[in-house]
Amino acid sequence: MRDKYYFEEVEPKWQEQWEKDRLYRVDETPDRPKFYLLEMFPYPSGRIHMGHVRNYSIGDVMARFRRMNGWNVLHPMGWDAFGLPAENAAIQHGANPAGWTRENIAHMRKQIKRMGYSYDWAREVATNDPAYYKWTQWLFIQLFKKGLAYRKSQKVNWCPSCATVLANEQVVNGACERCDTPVIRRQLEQWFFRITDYAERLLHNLDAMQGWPEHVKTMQRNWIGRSEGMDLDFVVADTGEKLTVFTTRHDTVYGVTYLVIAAEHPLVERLIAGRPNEDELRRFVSQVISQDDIARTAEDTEKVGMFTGGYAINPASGEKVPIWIGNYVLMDYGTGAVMGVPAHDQRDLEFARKYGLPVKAVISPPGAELNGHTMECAYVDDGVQINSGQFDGMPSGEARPAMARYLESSGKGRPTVHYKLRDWLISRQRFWGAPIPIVYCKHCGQVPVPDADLPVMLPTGVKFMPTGQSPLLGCPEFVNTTCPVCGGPARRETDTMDTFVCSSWYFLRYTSPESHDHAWDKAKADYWMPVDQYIGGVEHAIMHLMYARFFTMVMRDLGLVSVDEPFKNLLTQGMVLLGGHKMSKSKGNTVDPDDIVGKYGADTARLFTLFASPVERDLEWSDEGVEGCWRFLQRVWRLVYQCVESSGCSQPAEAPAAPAANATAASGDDVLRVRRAAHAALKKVTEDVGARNSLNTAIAAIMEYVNALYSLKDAVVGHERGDAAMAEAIDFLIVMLAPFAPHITEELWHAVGHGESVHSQPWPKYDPEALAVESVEIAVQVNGKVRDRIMVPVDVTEDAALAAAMASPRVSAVIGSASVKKTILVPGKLLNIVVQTA
RNA sequence: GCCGGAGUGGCGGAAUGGCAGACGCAGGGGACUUAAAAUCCUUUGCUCGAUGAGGGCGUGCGGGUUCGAAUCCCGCCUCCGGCACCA
Repeated sequence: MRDKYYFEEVEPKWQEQWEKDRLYRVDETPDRPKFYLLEMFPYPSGRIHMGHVRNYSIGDVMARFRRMNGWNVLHPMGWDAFGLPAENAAIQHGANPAGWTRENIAHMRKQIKRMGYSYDWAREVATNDPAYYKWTQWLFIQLFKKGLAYRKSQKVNWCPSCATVLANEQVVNGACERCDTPVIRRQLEQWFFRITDYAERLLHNLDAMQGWPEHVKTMQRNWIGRSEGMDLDFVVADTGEKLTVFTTRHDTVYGVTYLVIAAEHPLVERLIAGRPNEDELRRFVSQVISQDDIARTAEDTEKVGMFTGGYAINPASGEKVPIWIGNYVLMDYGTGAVMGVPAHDQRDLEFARKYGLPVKAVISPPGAELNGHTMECAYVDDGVQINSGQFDGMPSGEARPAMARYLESSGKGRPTVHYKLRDWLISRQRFWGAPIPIVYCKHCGQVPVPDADLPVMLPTGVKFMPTGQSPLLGCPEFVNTTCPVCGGPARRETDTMDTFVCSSWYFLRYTSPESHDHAWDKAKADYWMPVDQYIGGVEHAIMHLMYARFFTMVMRDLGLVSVDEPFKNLLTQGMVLLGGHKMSKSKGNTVDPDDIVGKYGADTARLFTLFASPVERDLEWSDEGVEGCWRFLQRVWRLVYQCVESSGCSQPAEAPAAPAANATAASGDDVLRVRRAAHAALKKVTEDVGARNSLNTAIAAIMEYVNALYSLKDAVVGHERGDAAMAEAIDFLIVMLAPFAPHITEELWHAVGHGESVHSQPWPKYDPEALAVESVEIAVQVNGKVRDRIMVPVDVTEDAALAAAMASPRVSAVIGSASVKKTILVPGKLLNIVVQTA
């Protein structure tokens, strides 16, 4: 055995051996419970970063731990390979997106393999592979056939100079990041998925998802934003057109003094056409439309509005109220129109005061009277209806159902539920994505591409210009086609799909990546699904996870899978920071995993990212911390080395060179201590990894264990019982550390004389008897302040503990002549004596 | 702005109603060495006290509940993530 851990030799050696032995290949085996462990697959940006290392190291510990505990573990890896950066590289450096992506994947695969993760690489997928996106397109068509994919007009960020749509990220201070031209908001026909049809199910299922963090479920609930209320039909005076508003407070309908509609509302045009101030109104409308939605709805943004000149009739009171256009009303939510009830809504009150609109109180607080002219605060609570026609005098709690019945029976309103969740816009006016498999025919309309013609391949040899439209548009051999129905000339859709579509089903593809005639093999998907543990950044808590859930539900409704929810347990890991900021190339605060692995090896890099912080929290990078992990692994190596060399482990015993003179006498107790340390560490690590996802404390426990073995080894090694205990202790140590540091442990496992891979070993069970102790130290508090610590039997009674405590001079000195009112004993921890000073 | 999260020694963190600071880093002292590195041992929250014995304070800030609060409740502050075309 060598005296040090030479990772440069050991790590590649075992990586090759594991691959040769196909150690991490899996199949569907019915005799063992299955465990599907998945980390969010990476975008192939070119190099892995520490965030990846952290994500995959967490996943690998959990995968290896499960495997050792008898589970059949599926642990795959792949590439979320479509997206904007490849296209930017093409535009800026003339790169070919496919080639650029291929090279990035090749490099990153090499980097990931160097980390020694236990992936089944035979299942690797890449979303830009035609064999993959064929099925992305096929799934699109299934949604289209179900009526879940449709086209409608939507506002986009448009750069007039580049003549292209910009991602929000490409808009910097309202201007195009490339050419600095001010960005305008423009309507464009786009494809959508009807995720709102699934809003109720997406919301409802969350209640049963015990394996998800509560804060993620809360974010998803808020994002879905279910709101119960009523749609109320106002009628535009003069034209008689219906103007429907959504309200959660229909009990205040008699208090409406104005309506506000969104600048995008379809009635805007007819309302403002021909008004004397039409130009001014149009300027206002386009100015509001150009504001982004966050700014429009922000509470500290000034609410601005303009009177259209039109009026509407209140369905309850018959009163005529002015119709305004306001920046704070969004077309995307509710009906795009709201009723203004300034007496009972603070935002409405501020708007009314600003523009001199009347304030009419219709709910009276108990024992008080509201004055519409002077009130400064809207009254939003329940009360008694006033100025509300036939409902006057009713408590508002009773008035609500009565008014709902009245409005509904007279056909002027109906109860409805609205959601903040909007349909999913999947169109991208870009090249590097899965083409939307639709053909436009003059006669037949929107025609899905037949299955036999899939995939609709991305063309090759496309020119990317620094300006101009989607490259697919300028590609006649792609655009021009024939209609699959009538055979006439037709045009292909040139939009590609949002990459979130590709990543909404990759976990299904992993279950049978070789499947040629189906997106996945249903029997295999049924065996593996759901994903038992999903791990990724919390930044994906809403969008990716919501889309993947939606997709899984649709697939289930199509009979393609049997689960409704794809991810049983979710772990959201924190970011890797340097100097308090997220590592990023643009900030120049990155640490390259290659540098760390080159200097210390993969095991050290893995160990540090797991040890430095709890998995769910952010991790502050520290070169010194890495150094510490490196030292720890060397310390483990030396411990095993010394035991092996001094014949304390499994090798045949020889006479110890210099046995400690007094070792024999103490060795009995120390043997027990070794066993206790081994089993205590095993218990802690088993619970921390298996039940708490607390990897940092598991590693700390192993470190403590190593410290304990160092202080005990000289006393026990060289004695028959001691050597046996030490051999067991060393085996435990290697096995416990194996999921965290797979290379060094594999080498040590063989060095102490074992044959098979340590990663195929069963996880040992701890022996509760080895942990048993007779007495324990407890803290003695007087009125909650610790005054002393005493040894008591583990099963001490409260009276006996009190007596023992009173025998302590420190305790009795503090108590003095005060009388003991009561005592609280927390077994094994403390005794609190509550005293009353005379 | 809205939604979610976090705040504990010089630093990363531990303790989820019961001894605050496990474990690691950094620092101090020592051993080994011609020397250094490596390693091993030891010490280390702040403060008063004499460097002792002993005491006080201490988990972002202000209140509260409790025998007992880093942990639970109310109100703030600061930082981080998401906000629908980055992935």
